[in-house]
Amino acid sequence: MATGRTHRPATRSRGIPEATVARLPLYLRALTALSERSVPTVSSEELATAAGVNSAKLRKDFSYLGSYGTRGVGYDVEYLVYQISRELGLTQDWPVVIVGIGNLGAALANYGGFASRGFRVAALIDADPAMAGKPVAGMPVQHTDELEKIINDNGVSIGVIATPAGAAQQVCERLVAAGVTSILNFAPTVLSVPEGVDVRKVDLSIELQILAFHEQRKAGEDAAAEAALPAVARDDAAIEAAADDVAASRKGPDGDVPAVMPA
Amino acid sequence: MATGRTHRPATRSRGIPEATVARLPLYLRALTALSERSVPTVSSEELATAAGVNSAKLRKDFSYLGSYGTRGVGYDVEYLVYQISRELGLTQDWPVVIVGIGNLGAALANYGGFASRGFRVAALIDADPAMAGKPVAGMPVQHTDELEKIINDNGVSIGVIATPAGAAQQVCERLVAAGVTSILNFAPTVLSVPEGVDVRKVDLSIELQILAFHEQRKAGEDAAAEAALPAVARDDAAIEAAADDVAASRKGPDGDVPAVMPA
DNA sequence: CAATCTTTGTGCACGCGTTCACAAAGACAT
DNA sequence: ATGTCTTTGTGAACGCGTGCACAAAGATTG
Repeated sequence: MATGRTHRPATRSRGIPEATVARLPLYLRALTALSERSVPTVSSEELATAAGVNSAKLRKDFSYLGSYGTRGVGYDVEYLVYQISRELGLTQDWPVVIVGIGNLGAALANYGGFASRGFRVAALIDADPAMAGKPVAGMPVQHTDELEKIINDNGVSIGVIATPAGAAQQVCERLVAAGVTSILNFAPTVLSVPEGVDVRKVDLSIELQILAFHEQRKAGEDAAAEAALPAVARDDAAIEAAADDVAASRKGPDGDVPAVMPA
Repeated sequence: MATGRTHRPATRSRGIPEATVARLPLYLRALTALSERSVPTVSSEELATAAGVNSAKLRKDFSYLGSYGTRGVGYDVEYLVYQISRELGLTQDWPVVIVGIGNLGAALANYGGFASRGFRVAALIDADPAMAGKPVAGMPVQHTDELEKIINDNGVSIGVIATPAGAAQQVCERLVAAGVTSILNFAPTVLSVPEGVDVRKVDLSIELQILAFHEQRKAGEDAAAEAALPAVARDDAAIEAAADDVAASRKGPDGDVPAVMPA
């Protein structure tokens, strides 16, 4: 059943470590900002703080791309912007389709960050016939029936899935069958794809849960500091609520809800 | 200027490795699905494939929580759901505010995955006075002026930022000053926060860029396989477009656009 | 009760990623 | 041309995360 690698299995994709690839867009963003302010050069130190990373890490990252810096001076902003763009493949145009035009899909369609970096929304696709033809972000929504044709006609290789969890795997299979080899998945499901297809996952619920874990830990430390006293945690109630027989009741009435209704 | 740790610096937060914490929600989701199907027990193998991970990894992850399995049988689904929920802090109620009610903010407000896991949207906040009072996801949007009061009255410790990049840092500071200690940031900016505040970042543009990198790599390999022939890449044009003097032209007219307009 | 079989829990080794610290390289001043 | 000063690029050490492989634990059967 080959669950197909999600989030890259740490395979070094041609010399450049995966961790570095994940940071390149960050550097690129910081560099673009500098470029707009017409800053000619930056030191690794400055750029690192702008990108929120360690300067040694940044230098090592850049060293994988080649020696683009000048010792004693720093990096040429424009040149570096170009090199990173090229390395990331942003010098070419990437047509993208978004499947599932609910609230989230619409938000993505309107997202300016796509167009600004070589990504072009080639089509918006939804399974709901009532959506067909309706304009979203200045573009008519097309029905799922057209999916294969759209992919083919536009040479789309990147697909974004913003459907409910239940539909995701099926949509995924159709995308892959039609020629898509990279998928950005917003549906809260594990997609299983054949070898050679890349899947990246964005899961809002998971991010929040991770935050909750750390939040709880912080609260626990505070509580430990205050020793054991059942004081009112804050203004309102419910902190450290009834926590012992929740086991049975917990069973989400609507399990893992869609990534926003697509109508 | 302490850029405050983003994405956890691999500090082992009380025995449980960060990598494990990040997977717990995944397991929880798979377990919840099993629970709904009234499956009483699962083996590490089954659960692992359902969650899309290696079974050894899963067992090791669980071993950090304690010995909750039974050798020769597997794990009790209900019990494990409870233990993981408790570990993640989901047995308590987490009030959350969403700041920036544009397309994305609205999508998040409508997202069912929040409510289903102990998260409760306490308020929707936007800087646009025209938005004030307008109902989104059955809840009136409130003006930014109320931010501090809302945070305090509801004991909010988790905030979601879905504003344009330009407003994010300022909103972040107000949230933190009001008592928020965990932030989920959708704006394409590096937030700088004081020690003790956790920030997790979700960046659509970055995810796409990472996909583009791998996509390009795949295309490169294919091209290499076909040797050097300038054949028509696919049906349509533009693949491997003019790629050499883009350096100068690249300089995004609208740089790093907001994470969807908030009105 | 003993034997067998299944599945957990973990010791161990390996590899990736991060960070330190410094030598090499070049700019700049004299 | 020489020396000084800044900043890069990287060798080396360390730590975390992953996966193998197996012993221990318990269930189950005869």
